[in-house]
Amino acid sequence: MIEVQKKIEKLIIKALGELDIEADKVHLEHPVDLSMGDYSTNVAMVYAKKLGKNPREFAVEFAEKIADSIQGVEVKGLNKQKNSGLKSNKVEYFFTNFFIKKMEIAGPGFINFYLNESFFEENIKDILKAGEKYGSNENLKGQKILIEHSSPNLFKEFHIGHMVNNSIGESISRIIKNEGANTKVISYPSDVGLGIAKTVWAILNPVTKGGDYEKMLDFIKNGSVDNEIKEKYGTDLLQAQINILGQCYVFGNESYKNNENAKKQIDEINKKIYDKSDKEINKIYNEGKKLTLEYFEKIIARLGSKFDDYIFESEAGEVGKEIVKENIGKVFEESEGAVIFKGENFDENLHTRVFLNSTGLPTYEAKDLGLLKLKFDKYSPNKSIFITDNEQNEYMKVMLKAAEQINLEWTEKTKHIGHGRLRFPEGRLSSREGNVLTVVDLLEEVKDDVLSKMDNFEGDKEKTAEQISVGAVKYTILKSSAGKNIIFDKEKALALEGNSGPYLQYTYARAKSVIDKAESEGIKSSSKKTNEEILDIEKLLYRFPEVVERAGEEYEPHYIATYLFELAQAFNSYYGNNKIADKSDENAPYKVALTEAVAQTIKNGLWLLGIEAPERL
RNA sequence: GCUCCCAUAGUUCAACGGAUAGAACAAGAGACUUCUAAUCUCUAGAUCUAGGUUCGAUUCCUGGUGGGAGCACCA
Repeated sequence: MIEVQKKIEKLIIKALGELDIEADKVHLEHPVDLSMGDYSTNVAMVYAKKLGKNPREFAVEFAEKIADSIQGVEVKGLNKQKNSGLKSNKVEYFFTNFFIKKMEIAGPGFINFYLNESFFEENIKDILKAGEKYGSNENLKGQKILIEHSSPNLFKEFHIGHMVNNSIGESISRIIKNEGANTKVISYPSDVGLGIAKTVWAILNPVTKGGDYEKMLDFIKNGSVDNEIKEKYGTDLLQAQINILGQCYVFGNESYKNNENAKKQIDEINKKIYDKSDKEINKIYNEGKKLTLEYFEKIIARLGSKFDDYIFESEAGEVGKEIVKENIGKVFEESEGAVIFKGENFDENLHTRVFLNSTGLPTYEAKDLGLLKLKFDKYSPNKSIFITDNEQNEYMKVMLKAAEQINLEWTEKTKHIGHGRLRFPEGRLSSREGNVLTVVDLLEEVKDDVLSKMDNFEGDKEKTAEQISVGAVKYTILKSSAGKNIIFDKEKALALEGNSGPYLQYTYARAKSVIDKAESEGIKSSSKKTNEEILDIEKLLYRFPEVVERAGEEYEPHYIATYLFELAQAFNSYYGNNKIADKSDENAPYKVALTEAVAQTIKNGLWLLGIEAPERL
């Protein structure tokens, strides 16, 4: 594909040279509208002005130069035919025995190139040969890339905001891996801080006495589960315990706001969690941490992610605190008992932030500095990427500006990606009030919907329903550009029809089913093209690697989502209007090969999005 | 108040400075004894506003309006 592009570029540059225009790069693009050819260039319009000519007229003149130079190429049997449509406002050149089949001048002065059938034939062959590797590249070969995402707040539930982070983070990780990089994917769990102190306080001061509630808290306090409780909840025990911790957080949070005494105790607990001085608190804390981390891993696994390592906030805090202390007077200054960084002194758009609070504890900003250092000390990556929601964009700029003063390497190699947030039509998603939609609740709800459509399904219904539900939610997140907020209407956004994850999965399963049919009919797939017509499917298939590349350059998985949907639409339309596995059709072998190529491409694309492709649904 | 982000059909989203601004949902009309109808085919509808740069602007720049986020000891 790249070769073809290079060849066209060369033709254009040569023709420009004949007009005494020096150019080493020309703009070549795929027209969005598939009927306008495979490659298109705007050079005629760009240079027309410099020559003081009418763009359209110059395009005609310029195309003639290209056509002449093609004629000059030593190709056996090459034949040029010019066709000026008097009515259509189009000038066309046809070539035979050349990799370009047709060249035309269209619109305000575009020159469009249509590729020869053999190109498409080769492409199908390449896709089937590459298999799972189709779409991969070596752009980042030899690079060690560290990616951090999905950092949970331990002791709290995993709400759908985290799902956005996870979906984008997982997809970007896969895209980077697909570029040949040696990736390390880590998470940065928040295991210290006021939120956790609030929860721990509520465990020590339960809102209600007795019942399951207290028995489950017992588990956290003593590390052993009451047998009765164990039996009652079975495999849902962990979930039930997490729910209780969630309630504890809400109660602790309320108390912190409304009860002076509780506030004092919670602040005290917060300090003790940092300095590990209280045995009872340590015990509760350690159990809670273990429990919530286990829960986090379980959900993450359900979503198809796995982390190579963790760096905990508590570790980063200690390191960060030292960094800040060492740089007081140089980077940081003391003010009102706290240690601050005056961002505005370095960049007028930045502001002041506190790095160590007046009790000497590291704030989020100091912890992030520590995290940076730990990342580079532990992994020495060529590049370190971390993904958070965009509420932190401004904050990150200040933190990174401070980091830049300390170690330039950290910031030069660090890239922060801020993604949009999920918003309900009514307003923001709240995590403070406790009535948030958790990932598990959402998935279960979607799954019920999915299962209701699977009455006639044969096979592992549960597993497939899970794959579809996760795919539906992930696709909703990934189909739009990552930086912008997403208005999340549960009913509409999670539709299983139209531009959705299940649509792609369905298309894949359908293609597989056609392939099965062909096999049982004894049709052997062949990439030998038997007719001249070029289908939209073919025009789309070869663009996949370029789309993947662009998604990687811009850290934008949605390009892949959009592409897959277009490809699936093209295939479904073809499927609806043509019989593919028809023994009596001489074109059947090629049609089957085409179907195989579509299936493979969709599967590879879905993998890059972190979505599974069930063989049947 | 200051800083940053955003504004496209009724709704949710696309569109590497290009061609007739694409989809999906919702609405209406059709298509399953056939390779999976979670599908396909057809029908209507949009670039917040005022300028500027450009052969060409949804895209870049400036002002305005509207929304979101951040701005000292939360994460």
